[in-house]
Amino acid sequence: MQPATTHRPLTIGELSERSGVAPSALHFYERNGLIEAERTAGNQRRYRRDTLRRVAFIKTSQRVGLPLKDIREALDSLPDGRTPTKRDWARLSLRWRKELDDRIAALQHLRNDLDGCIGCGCLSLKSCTLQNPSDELGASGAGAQRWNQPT
Amino acid sequence: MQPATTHRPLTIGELSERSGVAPSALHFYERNGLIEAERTAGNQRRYRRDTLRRVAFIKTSQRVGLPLKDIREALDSLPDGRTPTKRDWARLSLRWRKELDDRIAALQHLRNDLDGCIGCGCLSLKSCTLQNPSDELGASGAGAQRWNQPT
DNA sequence: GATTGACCTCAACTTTAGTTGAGGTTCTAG
DNA sequence: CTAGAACCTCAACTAAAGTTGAGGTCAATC
Repeated sequence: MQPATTHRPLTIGELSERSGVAPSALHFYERNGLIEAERTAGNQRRYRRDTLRRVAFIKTSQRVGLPLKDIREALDSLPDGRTPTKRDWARLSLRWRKELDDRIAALQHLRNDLDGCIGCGCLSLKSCTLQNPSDELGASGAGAQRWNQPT
Repeated sequence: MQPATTHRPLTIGELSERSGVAPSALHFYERNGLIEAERTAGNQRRYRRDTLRRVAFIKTSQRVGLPLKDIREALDSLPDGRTPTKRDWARLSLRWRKELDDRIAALQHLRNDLDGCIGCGCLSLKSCTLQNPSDELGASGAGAQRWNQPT
């Protein structure tokens, strides 16, 4: 058996320190339904240990480029009663993977187009693919399709 | 020789239509020193035709993920008196190229890490590389936090 | 020569992701 | 038991990148 301290819930200071997220941001996440906490008799927050993982998910999702609104939706799909399992987290991570792939592909397309344009310095609104995406890169969901037919 | 209309300066409505940028955004860019305009006797804006290219540069820079502040700096490095040449634009475009490369590399790195994590669903703050970037990506400096496209 | 659409300025509002500060309470170590 | 660190709430502020609206002017057409 591990020492009791290992199972003790986390104070906001501890969670902040261990996650690298400022207390003010944790408050903010709570206000926005991304995390939650129990309270002590004296009204201080006490976080379940798996909140650490939840915060980790939030941070990494942000690095992928997702807005908090989307992250919350993903977190909402976690089981309500029980502590999420590895499988639960893995399922959510797969979403990231798709996002990442799309985002990388989009930037690579942009780079291809750019390579064609650097030589000419054109930036012509009429002819340059860079100026005529004709496809919403940022439509968040529609991945990179074929918005770079070379002209 | 082309018809005279080709050389006529652009009204804000025309610039907006041809660039796909709202008039309110053009006002905003002007307030922030990204573009400028002559005025008619009646105080209406008239844009030199190469402003179209300037706006194109702004839009594309945003797609690459650069904040307006940086874009302005880049534009400030354009020759002051004369209309920029293709070479001028090409020089600026090279900056994008570097930005893009960095951004793509960072996301690919993240994806690699993610692939290692999806199997385990770990997201462990201690062991998972995803939570311990320790590389430049996590540090606020180089990377704009917002990689989202303007919609 | 009037109408109508395009344009002008200025101020206030929007969204996202938080931070900062004031004023007050709780927890813990000595 | 008490000092001080850590915590609480609430409101206001920040920054980026604009949008919206009010109230007024300009310009091109009938």
